[in-house]
Amino acid sequence: MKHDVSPDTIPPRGHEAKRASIMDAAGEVFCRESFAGANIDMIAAEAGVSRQTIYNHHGDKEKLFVAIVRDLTERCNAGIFATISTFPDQPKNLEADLIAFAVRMNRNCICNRDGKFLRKLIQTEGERYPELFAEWREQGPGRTWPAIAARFARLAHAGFLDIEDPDVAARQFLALANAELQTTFMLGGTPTNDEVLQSATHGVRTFLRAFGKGQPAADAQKHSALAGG
Amino acid sequence: MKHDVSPDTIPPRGHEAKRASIMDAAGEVFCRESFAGANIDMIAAEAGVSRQTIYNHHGDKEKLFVAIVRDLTERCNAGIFATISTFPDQPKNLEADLIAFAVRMNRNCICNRDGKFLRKLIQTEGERYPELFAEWREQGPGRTWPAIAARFARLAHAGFLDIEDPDVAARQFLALANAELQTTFMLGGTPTNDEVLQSATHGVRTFLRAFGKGQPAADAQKHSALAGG
DNA sequence: AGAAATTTAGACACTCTTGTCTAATTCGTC
DNA sequence: GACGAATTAGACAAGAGTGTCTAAATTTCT
Repeated sequence: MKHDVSPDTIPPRGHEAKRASIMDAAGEVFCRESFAGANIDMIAAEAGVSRQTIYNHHGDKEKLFVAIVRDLTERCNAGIFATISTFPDQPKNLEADLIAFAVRMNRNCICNRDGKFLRKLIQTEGERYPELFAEWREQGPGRTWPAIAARFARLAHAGFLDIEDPDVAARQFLALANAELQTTFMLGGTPTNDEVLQSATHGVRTFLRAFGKGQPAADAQKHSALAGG
Repeated sequence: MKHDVSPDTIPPRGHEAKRASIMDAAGEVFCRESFAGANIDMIAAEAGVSRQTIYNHHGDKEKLFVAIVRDLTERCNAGIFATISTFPDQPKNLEADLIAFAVRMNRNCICNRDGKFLRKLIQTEGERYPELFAEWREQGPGRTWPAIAARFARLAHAGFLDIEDPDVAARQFLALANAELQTTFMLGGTPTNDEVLQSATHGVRTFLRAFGKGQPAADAQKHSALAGG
């Protein structure tokens, strides 16, 4: 625990713990109560800190809110890119691998705490903070969707899929994987593992009926072996 | 989209006109500001009515909110069922007819004022009024989805489609038709006609790649002609 | 026109929330 | 143990919003 602590710049450890606790609690409360419905006392109580500490850390309610959204966007993006990196570029069993990928995407990025909170905050307050959520749009969907599309393009190029427009296919893949979870999402619920698996399975099957090829494996794997570097 | 809610300058005349104006304005404001963020004065001003009149009509803020949600649910359901009744049971051009149906669904039920407001209110306040939104769930998706599924089942039975589980297919149809509108919906925007058409076209094409049959038309239309009353 | 009902503006008490301030206390470090 | 920074509880003023009340004005019905 001994880094060279210059007392002005680097705050002590308890400080950071409290900061994190505030972020956690604020996300929870803003998400549950909406910005207007949330109050600082509630957040303070849930974070286990005094109200004044929140003002010390973040200045005011609005700055706190902005910090939360930025934080969530960042963490969600990290999760999405981490998950994208597990995309099955050289699938052994295309259906099974895509289903597993879809499940990972859902569990790690969409159904988890951060994903749920960010989604709710965007839906609830998006219109009130245009520039903040424009930023999310650029950093989030604007970057992740093309990344997924690129993976599908590669899979198509390797002969596993028959796709004309990878961007469209990527969006449809996600839409299909979530098709059966929409109502639950709407009401703020968290689908069970079973529901996620079901939806992903049905979604991927339909996706492959639309974009799959008969027997791509043998030929295609040569291609992808060359292409992948 | 003719809601003649002229603001403060021209107050609506008559008891019923005022009631309607209040409902309109309250939907607008609750949707824009969330329940906690909305205030009665704002609604009164937007409705062109005095604050007291709102209290006379609805008792308190919460009762007003509940009335709004009930009203929106009812109107949306009516719209959805009306649109479902235009489902192409005996399509001339399956792709074109399904695209047109998807566009109607979007424009009349999902992108229109009521659809947008109801969606937003459910997302924003769903967790706070479990019984109210459980009611929506039963009356809304609980009734409309099976109705759409039944139409797809009929279409499959008539030989136009190759569907195992009509319920799954129906949900996937809707998910595909909206696949490219998700981000816009998230931020509370209204997609342009062009975007709706694009998304529907791509969605239906993929849907038909998955569930379509080669050349069902000739044979199938006999079937459906016999089956149809 | 007259009576009944509705609507209106404004004032009002009450509650809740924000953000500040202060003085006491705790925490981490030396 | 001592020092300084961070945290705490509590009080506080200022502002906003709810829901009630009243008396006057307006509309609607007869």
